[in-house]
Amino acid sequence: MADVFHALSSPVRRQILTMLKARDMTAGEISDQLEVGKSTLSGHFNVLKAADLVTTERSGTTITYSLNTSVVEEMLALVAEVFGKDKKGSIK
Amino acid sequence: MADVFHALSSPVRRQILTMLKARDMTAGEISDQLEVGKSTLSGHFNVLKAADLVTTERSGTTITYSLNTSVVEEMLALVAEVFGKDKKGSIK
DNA sequence: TCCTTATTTCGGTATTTAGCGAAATACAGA
DNA sequence: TCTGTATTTCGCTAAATACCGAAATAAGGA
Repeated sequence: MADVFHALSSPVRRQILTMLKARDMTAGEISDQLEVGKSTLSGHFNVLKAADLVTTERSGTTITYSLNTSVVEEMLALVAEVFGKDKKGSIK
Repeated sequence: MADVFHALSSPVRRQILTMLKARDMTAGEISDQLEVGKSTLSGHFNVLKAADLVTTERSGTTITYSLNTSVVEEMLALVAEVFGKDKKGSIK
């Protein structure tokens, strides 16, 4: 399915992917670094999961998110290269 | 700017890009092949132009749209390759 | 200038999305 | 079983988006 584009169209979601590029993180850890409510974030996670961009693993009460493939990184890199924008750490 | 993703997130807009991949087309020609009003289509054109994915050239009363770079094709191909989906002609 | 064709802009409605806080669910440990 | 922590689901509102038809704009030709 091609809602990969939709998933990538949100700055918040791209930020999440960028964070996960560095290391796997729990929902709580991600939440700590973003200025958005946890319930809102949960919605973003659903979109990313629907697009198959991330995987989850529950360990006790925490859920750890990981990039599903390195492809995400490649895509972001390709687009960055091609279209200029997006300085290193931050996205949009 | 990274609203390239936003531009690509619409099936209609991806369809337009696919059509332009084959050849340059006027707004009217594109309109003839899509089940969407001309005014609606005009809005999509604006999004594509804002994302710098297409260029326009006016010739008399008609306006011809072209893909801005072959990069669009590459991006679509990459994503198609990576994420399975999208049979040849049609873009869902 | 007037008429016709091509395209866009405008005003409107309906659907989708993002966001919130509160309540619900899922676990683990005492 | 009860409690605490982590995360999601559930209404809800506000903003963005898609869509339409009608009116406006742009250009060429009679």
